[in-house]
Amino acid sequence: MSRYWLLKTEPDTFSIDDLAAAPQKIESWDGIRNYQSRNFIRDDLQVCDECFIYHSQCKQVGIVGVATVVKGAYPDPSQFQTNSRYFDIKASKNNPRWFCFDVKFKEKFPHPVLLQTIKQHPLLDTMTLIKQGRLSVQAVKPEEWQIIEHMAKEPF
DNA sequence: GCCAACGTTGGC
DNA sequence: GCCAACGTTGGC
Repeated sequence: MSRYWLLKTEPDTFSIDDLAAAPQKIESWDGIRNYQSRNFIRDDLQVCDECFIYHSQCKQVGIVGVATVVKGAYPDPSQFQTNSRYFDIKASKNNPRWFCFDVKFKEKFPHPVLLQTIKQHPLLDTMTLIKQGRLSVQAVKPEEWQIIEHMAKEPF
């Protein structure tokens, strides 16, 4: 059974439109440098899992669409690149510290499900997104997923 | 751009 | 292994 995730991104750096415009609509989700997120990627995330794409640090903060995992965890190449902002001197090829994965664009919602709307929903205010601010890859419960997908397709 | 929250680092 | 200092995230 596939799982559900939420992936944060800053649209000024990489937005859902960038993902939709990528070759084959596939992009490597790299640069995750948080141990809890790393463990999710390495241990739990699998091909065919579905991911909400969340835009942070922008005018319209919220969930903007869906991507599908097309390749599971593999060592994040940027940890070995000395010129990368994600370079990690303590990582080695034999013992990689950070992992990435590949996602494919699935859909962009007709309108985003805004953070403020999520906060107001009695069944969503316990989401990891609300409870634990600083987690760039996080699990979404099936019931939370259903509610948000439904909200994304309702008219205002 | 401010600043609160919280994850990470490192001295002891 | 505690915990203060530090750095980063991310909403506003």
